[in-house]
Amino acid sequence: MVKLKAPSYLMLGMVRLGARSGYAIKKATDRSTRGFWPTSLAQVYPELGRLERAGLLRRSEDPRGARQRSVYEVTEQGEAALSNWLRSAREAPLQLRDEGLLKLFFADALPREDQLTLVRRQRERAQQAEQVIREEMIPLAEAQATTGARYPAIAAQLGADMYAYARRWFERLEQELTQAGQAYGRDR
Amino acid sequence: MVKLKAPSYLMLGMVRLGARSGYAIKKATDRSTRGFWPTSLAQVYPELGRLERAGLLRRSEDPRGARQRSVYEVTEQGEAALSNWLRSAREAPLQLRDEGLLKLFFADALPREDQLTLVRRQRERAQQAEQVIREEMIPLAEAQATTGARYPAIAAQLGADMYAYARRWFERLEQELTQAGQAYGRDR
DNA sequence: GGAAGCATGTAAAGTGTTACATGATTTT
DNA sequence: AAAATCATGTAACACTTTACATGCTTCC
Repeated sequence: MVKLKAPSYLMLGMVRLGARSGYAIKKATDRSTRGFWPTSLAQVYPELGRLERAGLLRRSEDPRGARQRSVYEVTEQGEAALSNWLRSAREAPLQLRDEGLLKLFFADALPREDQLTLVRRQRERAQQAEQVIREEMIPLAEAQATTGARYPAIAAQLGADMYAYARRWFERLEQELTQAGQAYGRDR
Repeated sequence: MVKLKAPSYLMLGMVRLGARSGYAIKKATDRSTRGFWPTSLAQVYPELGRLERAGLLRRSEDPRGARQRSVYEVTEQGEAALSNWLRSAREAPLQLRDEGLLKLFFADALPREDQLTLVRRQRERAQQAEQVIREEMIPLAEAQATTGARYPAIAAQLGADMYAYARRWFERLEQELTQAGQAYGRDR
């Protein structure tokens, strides 16, 4: 019995959504789950092998000309495993690392002017992240929605909305810093 | 010249805020930056050594009875390094891994009833995360604000507000799923 | 007297990314 | 003809966590 973790289910789920080769899976994650679960080719190929040996994926050769190509489909066992995972209440704790937030946390060490610059930069980052999701991910996810998979678009929308909220939050903080001006900062 | 990364500045910043021993730094991060930059003791001690050798921290022995204890303070060089980092526009890209969102992304594989359960669980997780920040982190951060460090409280507030927003977002999705009921799901 | 907390550190294991290595096919 | 994309895989490296190891001090 192999031990399955989130990346295993990511492969299973992606194959199920129609990304049949390792290369296609990597491309699909770059266009969809990258923001909350990135992956690299060096993870994809060994994991596909493991899942095949475990009987959760079935492999077949489907060359394109002289170029070899392995395509996968989810077996009944694989479907069951994915289903059980989706239904289970156990989840690895969310992990987040954001150097920008860390800087914000320590911003008291800066004079007020530089604090403002820092906050503005964080606002811009949130704005850009939102834009990438809206321009690159949502259109693709909505196209997918017409073929029956609604949740990729829902997840993308959640991401865009979260970044939009963060952007507004930083805007508000920017205003407060500008107005309350002289009251704060190292050089008050 | 040593290479400094975000964890280095975390140590520097924490010592600056008054966490003078390795143990105290670890405790402080658990109570403040854990949500956006966690750390472990196995990182803290070697990094403190590096920073001392690089001249950014000054170490002194301050035993408590027979128990040894090294306490640190930030040197002028350390202050400058922290300042430069805070002012620099380069940040490591935000990294996020959330198994819950990954499940949401693949939720089309479930019957509608189980989709609802999944969404409800994510709502509860967001709710709990918000509660932990409000109960455990904000009070401490606000106490700190009275001693001049305002940003720890700002960062904590941002975290709480983000989770509150996510909670409301999941609530809305729950309602939509309940109402639009029979239209969606594997078993439509 | 025992449990919880203070205090420091190392070793092993796990997880993941980047770089290397190779080559075919399609698009410009 | 060159560039981009498709396609597969491995090796080396980086970063982090968990477990191990030890022992003092304070609170109940």
